[in-house]
Amino acid sequence: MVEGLEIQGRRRGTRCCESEVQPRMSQAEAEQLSSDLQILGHPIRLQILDILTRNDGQICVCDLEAALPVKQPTISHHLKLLRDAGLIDCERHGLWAYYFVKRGALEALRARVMGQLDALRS
Amino acid sequence: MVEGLEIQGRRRGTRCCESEVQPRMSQAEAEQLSSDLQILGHPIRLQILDILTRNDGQICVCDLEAALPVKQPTISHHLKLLRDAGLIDCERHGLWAYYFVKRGALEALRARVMGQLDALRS
DNA sequence: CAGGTATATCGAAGATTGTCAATAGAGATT
DNA sequence: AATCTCTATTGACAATCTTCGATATACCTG
Repeated sequence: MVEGLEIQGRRRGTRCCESEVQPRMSQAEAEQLSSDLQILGHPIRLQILDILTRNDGQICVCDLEAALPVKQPTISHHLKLLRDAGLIDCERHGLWAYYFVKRGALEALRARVMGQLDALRS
Repeated sequence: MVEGLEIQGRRRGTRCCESEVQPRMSQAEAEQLSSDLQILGHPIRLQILDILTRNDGQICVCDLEAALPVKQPTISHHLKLLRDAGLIDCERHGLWAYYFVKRGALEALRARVMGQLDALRS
């Protein structure tokens, strides 16, 4: 499947791999991208983002609790992670906390992810 | 910041959240997407993919070991994860294992991720 | 103020992930 | 065959993540 493999027999006696390969993606870039991917990389967080996106500003924690298969402290935990990541925020009215997506931040994350994944192609 | 919040005062005495909110993204979809995101969500794996993408079929494990800040068993571990995910494969020639990206699979994953993230917008 | 409800936080337990030293296995060289 | 090199695997350990019961906090209602 891999054609053009001329390098099969390397010089004997030499250590292999003198080719000085370097990643084009720096460690810092890789860590940023990986952190972007990780905040999205959980089904509950994805579903929270999904629900919030489609119910702008009208979702409270108990709505999420009713819609998702985990208990309230777990919901609050994931909400906190998303809030710390800057992707969502909330407004309290009385007893309720109404959560909403910060569209700009989510859009920016999307753009970063897509850009980097695109750069991974060529 | 959130305008149009007419729902502030819910009927007293009622349990909150009768709204029957449902995620549009099913649990299965969320798990698939999250698994796609997780396989990419590690800096070493991202850098491996980066290096492999840009050095088609000519990269052996010791090249990676020289380029990345982790030891050989860790490289092999991440290579196995990527291989199990179907994103890469290798061909052995003598002592060396030459790794390469399975472009179609990586492209498919990219497409899935982008499609789902796009669906998360509206 | 007393009692009730919604949400956040704490703390513990379990699961998963990441790392590496040691070792095994496979193929090359002498 | 003995030995060397490259890669994979094993096993152990540490770190991180996920979950939830218990509890704290804040606010509303009567």
